[in-house]
Amino acid sequence: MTALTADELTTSVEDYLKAIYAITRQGHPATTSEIAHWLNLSPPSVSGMVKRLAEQGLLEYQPYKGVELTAKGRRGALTILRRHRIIEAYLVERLGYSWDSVHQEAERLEHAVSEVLIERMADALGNPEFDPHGDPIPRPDGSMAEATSTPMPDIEVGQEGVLHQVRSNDAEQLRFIASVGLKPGTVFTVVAQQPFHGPTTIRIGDTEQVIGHELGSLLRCEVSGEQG
Amino acid sequence: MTALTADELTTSVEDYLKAIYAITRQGHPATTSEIAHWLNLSPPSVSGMVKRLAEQGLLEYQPYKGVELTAKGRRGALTILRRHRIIEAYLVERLGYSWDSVHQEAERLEHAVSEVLIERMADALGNPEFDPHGDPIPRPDGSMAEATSTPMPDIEVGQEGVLHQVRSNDAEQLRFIASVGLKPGTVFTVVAQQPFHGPTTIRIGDTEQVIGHELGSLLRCEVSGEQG
DNA sequence: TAGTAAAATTAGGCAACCCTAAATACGGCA
DNA sequence: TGCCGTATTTAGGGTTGCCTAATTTTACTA
Repeated sequence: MTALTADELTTSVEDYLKAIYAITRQGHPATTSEIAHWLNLSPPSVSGMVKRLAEQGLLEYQPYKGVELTAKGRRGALTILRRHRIIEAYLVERLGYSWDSVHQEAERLEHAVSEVLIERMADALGNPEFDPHGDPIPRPDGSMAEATSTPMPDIEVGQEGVLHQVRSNDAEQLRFIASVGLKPGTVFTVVAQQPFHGPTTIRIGDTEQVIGHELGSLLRCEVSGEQG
Repeated sequence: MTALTADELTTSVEDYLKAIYAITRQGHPATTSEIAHWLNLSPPSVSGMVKRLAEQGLLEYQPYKGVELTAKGRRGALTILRRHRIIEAYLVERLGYSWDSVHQEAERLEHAVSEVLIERMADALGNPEFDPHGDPIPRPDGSMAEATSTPMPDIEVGQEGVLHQVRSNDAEQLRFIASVGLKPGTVFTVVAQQPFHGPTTIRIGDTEQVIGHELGSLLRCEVSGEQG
């Protein structure tokens, strides 16, 4: 008996849900200013919108206390996330998009595609579980694969790792990562690790690369064993 | 030195341009009420919007006199039309959409895709000149193939024809057309033609089909010669 | 516990679009 | 030429979402 009204959400609402979901997911509380910053809006705008979203039952809101998605809101967020990631996967796989240029395109399309189209794209790709950044794609029921995730700087010297996930949408970072030969699936060995958040040196095939700590933290890997 | 401002048009504006272009193309003057009818809006809404479009230099407007697209407006309309038709072609060709179900999907996507994506889809399809309905796809420069176009009822009995273009977006009509074995490229022979806008009887392969006059007029064909 | 800076909300506005109801212009016919 | 119906525009409103400026709340520190 859930109110399954033809819940067409506006582009704006979808963006708010995505942002709140993402912020919460990172462990931060979804405060007004955090949301505003994420969406590039002024805090008063967020304050107002958040009230409307609460009225629609998409989130719980107590003035001055921040915001939390309801089940309905979370469902909405996961739907958009699924759309976004399938679109990214499709564009890279089938239309020759590069890793670092898909994001914006997906950002626009995710608000316009029908559920039918998303499922056709997913089928065409064999219902992948991860997108080109290595992010898990929510399934239609809202569940999703949990990616193993050791940040690259946490891997010990001498260990071998596989890059699984690149937690960045910044085109420049993505281009750099691609340029050194890294993408989800790439196997590497940690050659050196500077202490105090210093850079990590890794070997990919025959070449060594130095990865700064900030960027390295965004590279989620699985430790695959001791080097030879 | 044309004002090439980052002319992002809103969905609404794009729809107005498309409608005005289509109306004009049919030989009718683009009057306020015609546009309103086409877009399912009230005449006052159109009246207001048309003024804004004129301010943006997309059309010329004289109160009580109707509307005409400027070169800039026409360019906009053709861009959308190109997007629409390439999207339709892509969805049918690559994602298994049926002929009669693509229209709405394209209607939503055409406002969200980037020029880059359109060109990638077009390339993937080999830069087709016609969409699945047989409508010519405007080229990036705005030119387009002129379809030969004899309405089916105008073909004389005994003549053979090839269906080129189906000028309908009505899902039911399209389903019917597909169900009798007609689609762009289908070869048929006219077996009978009732006078006074009566139905046309055609033979496709071994079977005969009767096509009402109204529907037949939407079927644009090329006469390919005398039957055997 | 008072004082204050930061965070959040309220107040007041604006632009894009859409609508209904009321006025006005146009065009054709008596 | 004058009248009348239709087409069109003007008037007046509503919603969504965004913004700046002003106010209020909170939370931290002295």
